[in-house]
Amino acid sequence: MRNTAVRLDKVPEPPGCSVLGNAPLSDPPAEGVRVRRPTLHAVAARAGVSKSSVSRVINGEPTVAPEIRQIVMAAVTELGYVPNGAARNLVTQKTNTIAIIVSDPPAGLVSDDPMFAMVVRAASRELEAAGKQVALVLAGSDESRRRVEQYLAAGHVDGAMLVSMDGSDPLPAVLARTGLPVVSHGRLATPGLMPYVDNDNLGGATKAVQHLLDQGRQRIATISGPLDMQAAQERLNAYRQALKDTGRRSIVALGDFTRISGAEAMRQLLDDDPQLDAVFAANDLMAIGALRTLREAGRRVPEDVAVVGFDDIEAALYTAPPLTTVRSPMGEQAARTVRLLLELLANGSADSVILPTEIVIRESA
Amino acid sequence: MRNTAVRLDKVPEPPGCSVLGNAPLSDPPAEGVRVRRPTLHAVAARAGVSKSSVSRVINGEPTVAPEIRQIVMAAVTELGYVPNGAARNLVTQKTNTIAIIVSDPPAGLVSDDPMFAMVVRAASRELEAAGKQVALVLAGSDESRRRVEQYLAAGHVDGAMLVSMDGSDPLPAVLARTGLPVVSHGRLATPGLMPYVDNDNLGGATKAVQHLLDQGRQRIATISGPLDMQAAQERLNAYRQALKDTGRRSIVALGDFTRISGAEAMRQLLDDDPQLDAVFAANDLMAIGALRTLREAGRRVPEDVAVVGFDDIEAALYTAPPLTTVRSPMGEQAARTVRLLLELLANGSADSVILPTEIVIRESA
DNA sequence: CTGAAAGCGCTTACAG
DNA sequence: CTGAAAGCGCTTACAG
Repeated sequence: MRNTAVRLDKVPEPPGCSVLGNAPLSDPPAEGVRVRRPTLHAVAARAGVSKSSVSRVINGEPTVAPEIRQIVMAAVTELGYVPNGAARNLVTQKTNTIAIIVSDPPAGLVSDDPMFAMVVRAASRELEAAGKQVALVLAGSDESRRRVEQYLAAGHVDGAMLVSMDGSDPLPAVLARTGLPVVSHGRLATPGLMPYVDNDNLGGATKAVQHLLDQGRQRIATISGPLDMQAAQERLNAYRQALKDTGRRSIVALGDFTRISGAEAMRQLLDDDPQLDAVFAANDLMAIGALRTLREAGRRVPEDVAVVGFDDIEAALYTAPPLTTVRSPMGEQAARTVRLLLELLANGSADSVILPTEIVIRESA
Repeated sequence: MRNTAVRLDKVPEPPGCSVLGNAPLSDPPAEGVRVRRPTLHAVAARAGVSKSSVSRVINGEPTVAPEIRQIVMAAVTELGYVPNGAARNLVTQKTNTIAIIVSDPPAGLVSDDPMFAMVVRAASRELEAAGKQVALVLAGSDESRRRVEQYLAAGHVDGAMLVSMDGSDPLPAVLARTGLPVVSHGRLATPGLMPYVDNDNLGGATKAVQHLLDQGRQRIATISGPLDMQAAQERLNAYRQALKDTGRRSIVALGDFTRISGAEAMRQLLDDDPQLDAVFAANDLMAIGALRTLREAGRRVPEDVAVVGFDDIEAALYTAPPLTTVRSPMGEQAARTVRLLLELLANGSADSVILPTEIVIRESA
């Protein structure tokens, strides 16, 4: 039985917890008092030079006499000066920050997809390496889309990278019309709105089905992703085309890229065609769900039914049996993908990039 | 064989891709020309009132005559005016944004941990619901820690939520001395630096071991997480204490919370004590790794060896057999956890919160 | 209830 | 190479 009544214990903390054994840069703030940080003006006064000179030193301009630079640096260190970001942004008209905008459906369907984490993490790393800050924006509802537009229009960021999971999403058009540089992680349903980087989904799915065909599998089914997602569409199309080329008929069940949907779709597939001997799941998460259903139904994998996934997430190595799948370069090489995207953003380029996929053969097929 | 030579196809995009069928709010920007957005001044001129009045309307102040409000709103809509964020931040001395700071080791050990995604996602949602923006900051290296400190000192955010995975991390102390309000997702090694919310790791791990004991298991091993992480420490301590209470000896292997480390630790455990009949893995990811090793070694679960995990991530439902585990409220109720954290942040409270855990019994033990 | 003025903390031509 | 001045786009006392 699951215990739903939840205790919540308050653990009082000893009062007056100040920094323990860490020498602060400047005077430690008095309890509860929000200290006003030193300004450029204060540094200039301390150093006995003009604000202009301090500014130049701070920004590393070469046209500063060494002696001035030195005295300014001393004052900066002494006062613990850090330039105010808002003031800088205001005058320079740039923010040095890029938004990562994730189209996050309220239903949270893709919530456990490791792809999300990989992309966000890789983007953060690359952006940080490039000296940029990242604003993370989740945009699910109409309301939040409006907020995103306002946010961009307010000049909070210099550009944005869209991670859209839903092809029918109006977000791309909203972003495109802000006039800011925008790129997309994954191809969009509406072409031409912005450049993108994407997997070669068509090629990858074709390889998956071909592998099954090469094994002599006769009745090859597929579990598709949600059809409002571009990647799902392409993978399904490739499956259909490959079967058609060999005169076979398609056996399709619909999932939504989650494990549970894969399990359910597999159940339906088994009902529809008890004779099927292979399944191509449009992502690994659904393949994992399908494996569970097959296990429960007493079908052996790969003897009775072969299973191929797509993405090659880490979990694919730990299924029983280990999963044969298509390696997605956007997952496997998330850093590289993001770097490409940031290049597109910087260049203002309109050229998109498609990354080649490869099949990874393990034991499930 | 893995194909390492990677093609990369350039897909040229048709030139001149403008917004398709979406009526922009204002005039569409000319190709390549970065339009200067209208300012408060422009709105005031258009409406024939003072800037003060426009500002009041924009900020929803009640002391504005209805007619003025109306005419201002008309001008705002007509010009597509959105207040400049930097200017606002500068004058109000607040940013309306909260930083989520993730202590992200360069090694990327925890890279695939679904906990990361859950926390970040939940935090983003709650923050957005509260009308706040979120700055995502990854802090792994010394260098990046310095950058974080600068970033906070620059006044870019009003507060920060730390998601630290590493107890020996100097980051918390760095954050604490900025003087900004900070809270921690998870207890820190150094107490008193900031309030936190955490799982009842001790209680949870005790329940896990007790369950194994209740089953009459005799030789109960554990796979610990990295000991510089607070949660790993606590779970290991609970295991030790529970065994000690029954006069049993501890059998410990060290992992780092990843699947692969769980698989390796299990191998070592099997070497060390081939007779063991139960394993408590300090998280589900390592339990998944352990299951693979046990399968490869021909041990049946749970007949030969019982396995219990910790966290109850979604994948725990899909292992073979399904994993008995301890439900972590920080994962299961990520939204609530984050809400608590944000309350702490807002209140400036120094009270921490510990959330109770419960065991979820499935088939692996 | 409204407006003129000061000022938030910077950067950047412009003289010198 | 340096400094005085203007100005980025807002908000906020302060008079009226």
